[in-house]
Amino acid sequence: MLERLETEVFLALAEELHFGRTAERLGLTTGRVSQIVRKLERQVGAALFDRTSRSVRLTPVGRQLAEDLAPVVAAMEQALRRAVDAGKGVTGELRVAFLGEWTAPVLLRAVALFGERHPDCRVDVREAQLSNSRSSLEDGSIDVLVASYPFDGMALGPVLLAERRALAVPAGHPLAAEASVSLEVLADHPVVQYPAVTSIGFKRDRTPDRTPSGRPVPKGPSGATFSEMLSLVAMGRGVLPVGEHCRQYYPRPDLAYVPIHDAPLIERGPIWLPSNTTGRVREFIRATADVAGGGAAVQCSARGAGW
Amino acid sequence: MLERLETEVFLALAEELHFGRTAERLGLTTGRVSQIVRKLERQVGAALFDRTSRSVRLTPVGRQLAEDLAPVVAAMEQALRRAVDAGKGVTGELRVAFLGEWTAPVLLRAVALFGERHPDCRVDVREAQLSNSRSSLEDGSIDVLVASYPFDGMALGPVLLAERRALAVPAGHPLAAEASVSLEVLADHPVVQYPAVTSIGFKRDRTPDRTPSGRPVPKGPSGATFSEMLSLVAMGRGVLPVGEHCRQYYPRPDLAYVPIHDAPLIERGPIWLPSNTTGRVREFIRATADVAGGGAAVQCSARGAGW
DNA sequence: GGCATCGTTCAATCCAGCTCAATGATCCTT
DNA sequence: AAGGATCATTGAGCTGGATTGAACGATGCC
Repeated sequence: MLERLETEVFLALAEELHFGRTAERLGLTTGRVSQIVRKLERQVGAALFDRTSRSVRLTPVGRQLAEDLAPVVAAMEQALRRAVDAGKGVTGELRVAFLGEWTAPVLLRAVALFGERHPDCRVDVREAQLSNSRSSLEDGSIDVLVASYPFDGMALGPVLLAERRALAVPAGHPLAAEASVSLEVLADHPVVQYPAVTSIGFKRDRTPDRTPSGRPVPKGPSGATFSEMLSLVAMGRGVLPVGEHCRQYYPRPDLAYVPIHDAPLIERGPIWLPSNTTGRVREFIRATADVAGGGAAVQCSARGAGW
Repeated sequence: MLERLETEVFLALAEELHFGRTAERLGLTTGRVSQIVRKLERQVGAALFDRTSRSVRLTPVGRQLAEDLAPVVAAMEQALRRAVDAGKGVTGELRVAFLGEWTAPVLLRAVALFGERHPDCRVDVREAQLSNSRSSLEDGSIDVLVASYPFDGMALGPVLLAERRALAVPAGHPLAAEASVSLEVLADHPVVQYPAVTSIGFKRDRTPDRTPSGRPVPKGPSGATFSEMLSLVAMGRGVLPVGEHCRQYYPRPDLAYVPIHDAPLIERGPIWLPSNTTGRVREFIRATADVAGGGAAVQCSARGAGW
């Protein structure tokens, strides 16, 4: 391998055929250029330039090397440019997705703002499924997902949506009549469980093991999908803490949603693979922060988001 | 452009996926590897590796860059290898030529020795013409020429042949009866001139402007070829200092060759373009030196031969 | 929870990269 | 033929970045 400066000096001199201009072009002194060329020639074992104090010409060996090296350097620069573009540039295509159609509006506002700022970057919006959301982020088929925290191992952007929690109970359940309940009631009823595929952090957040006071929460049956879990609730097999949006988006006659007054909000925001923190992604996260109302504190995960 | 070390570290790490092994492989410390990768990532603007203290993986951007960069590096190494091979290696083909068939035997002995030493380097032997010998060397169609010194601007190898000089005079000329003559007689007779295309040094050597004592030498007519020049002598238009080999190779009844007893020898040896001092050429020059009898002092021109 | 492995960080060290000025070679001018 | 101008080379000396080594911190295993 050649040193960067060696190849640059060699190719520049092969073009200019003049030490002074070459030195100026590269911000060096002629002495340095001379040294570098000599070192290269020593390494190659033959003269690359045929030079006197009045003329500089390529030798056959030098000409061959210049011809061989020029496309190589061009290819290297293109490879680097491609990487820098993926890293810093905001072009190409950005794929964003939402999880649950009620999160779409805020996402679409961010998309609109991003699109204004970066007209030459296509944005593809799609809806993700809970089952494939993680793998889609990991394999790069989507760049950013708007979903609820936590999302283990992913970088988290600023909060876009926050909602209160409610407890889903069967329609005839004693708690259904309450105006609101405390998280403590979880200790008194089995809680329907999320499927094993869900991340441990998410599962703990939605269906904690213990109440705030420390009492253990009895585990109920687990469902494969959210609808199935709600059906388990309706069947009286347990209760389930959910977001209040369910009242609007899952209005079932056999279910009642009772507000929980002492639970932290469920927060949703952009989520992405830390190793996929490219320029596009950074810019989109910025757009989401701005549509969330500039004042919103940008809460990022420690890993990979600190650009 | 990337620094050599940056690309090497990056590609090595992309292969090894392990900082320790990468560092060892490149003779660095892990700290340095970490720094270099970080600098590269800063330059690219995105993470290239997804790493914890227990695992190192390529990010999508990193994988792309590695794929793009690997062939580039391979091509650069091949280009350099090609140049080094031309410079130091002794392979491919070497084209040598002689000027005057009577120089061929010593050349062929050198070719034989060279062929023994470097069986995988083809050697092409041909006869050169005085008119195209210089251009053939300059355009690379022959690498080494065995001819007489001096040869302006060319590198000179060790002397392979040395011969005394003789003065070519018409058959009936007063000097034809002498056993030998001095260079001083040149002041007394017009001297046939070499054509203008001949190098100035060569011309001075064969047909000096002044005798050793400083007397001017009258210029006779010039011929286009050596045969023509001899004919001018035969016609009585002048005399001409030549090599003694002419007696054998140009035996004309209308000419006499009288030894010159106070002229330096005419020396012949390998001649090549300084800028074409490749490994092949160097090795061939060494072979000529060896067949000339190892003791022969290697007399090289100052320019380009000092490898 | 302790241990081993491994990547990161930081301060200290040192050498290579670089500059500057003198030198020498070449060509042009008069 | 001498002088001058241009330009590549050379060598000494300096500076800044490359490199090291150790301490640190994170991670996964037993």
